[in-house]
Amino acid sequence: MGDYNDHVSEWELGLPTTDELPPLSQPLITPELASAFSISPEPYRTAGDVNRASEMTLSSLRGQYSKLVSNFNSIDNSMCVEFDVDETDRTGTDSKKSETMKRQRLVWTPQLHKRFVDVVAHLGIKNAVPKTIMQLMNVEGLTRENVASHLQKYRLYLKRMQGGGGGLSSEANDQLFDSTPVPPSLNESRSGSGSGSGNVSGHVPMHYGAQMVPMPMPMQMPVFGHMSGYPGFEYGMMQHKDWSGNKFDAVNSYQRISQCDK
DNA sequence: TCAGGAATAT
DNA sequence: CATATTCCTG
Repeated sequence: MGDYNDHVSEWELGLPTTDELPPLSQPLITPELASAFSISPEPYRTAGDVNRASEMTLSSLRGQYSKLVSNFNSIDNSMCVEFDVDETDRTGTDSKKSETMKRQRLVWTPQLHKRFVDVVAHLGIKNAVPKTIMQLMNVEGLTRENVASHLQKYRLYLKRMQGGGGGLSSEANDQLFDSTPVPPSLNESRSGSGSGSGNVSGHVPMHYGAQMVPMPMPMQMPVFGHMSGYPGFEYGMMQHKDWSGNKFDAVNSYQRISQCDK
């Protein structure tokens, strides 16, 4: 374990130095070129973002969920987080926000929530804890606290669905539904080169135990008398036009849901 | 010390 | 209501 650092410095020997590389804030291709080929620009990243990303990468590398991470990454990527518009500040032009910077109120868009639910479904109840969820969601700018808060609400929602005073409490089976408990001992066994691993079949092993409903989703639920079924999580039928079958147009379709950060 | 989770606060 | 923040616990 201790030799990680040794290896790291070893790798670093062959790498270009920081001043040999173009700054991350600069696009690698000209805007003209980009538009000519319909390439959407990469979202800007601050030094902090980069650091966070590399930390996550490192922690992923040293085991635990290497597999899951790669699965999710390959499915769809480059998600951004959307914040409430406000904040007159902007603290400095760039670089170090000297921390103490106030995080803005995160908005859980249907896309974000979708990711969230997917991840939670993949980890068992056991493993669905804020930190892990956050890492697997792999959303830029998302904090553990964000996830924790959302998770709390989500669990509340789930509870109301099952036991809650609702109508159909056909439970009885709580068989700790869990699909992929994160390979107990699948640690630093990164088989060398293969970054794409065996993940051939695109099927995401999502199983929800019995009547474990992930979310109300669009489906029409018995609407008697008054509208809406469960208050709280009406995602899925929200305003948003997109998110039906996108995510494969790669270059073109990925639209910035927001300005990640500036 | 960190992280999870319920209780609060905004 | 939706999110954030605090507080307690392991």
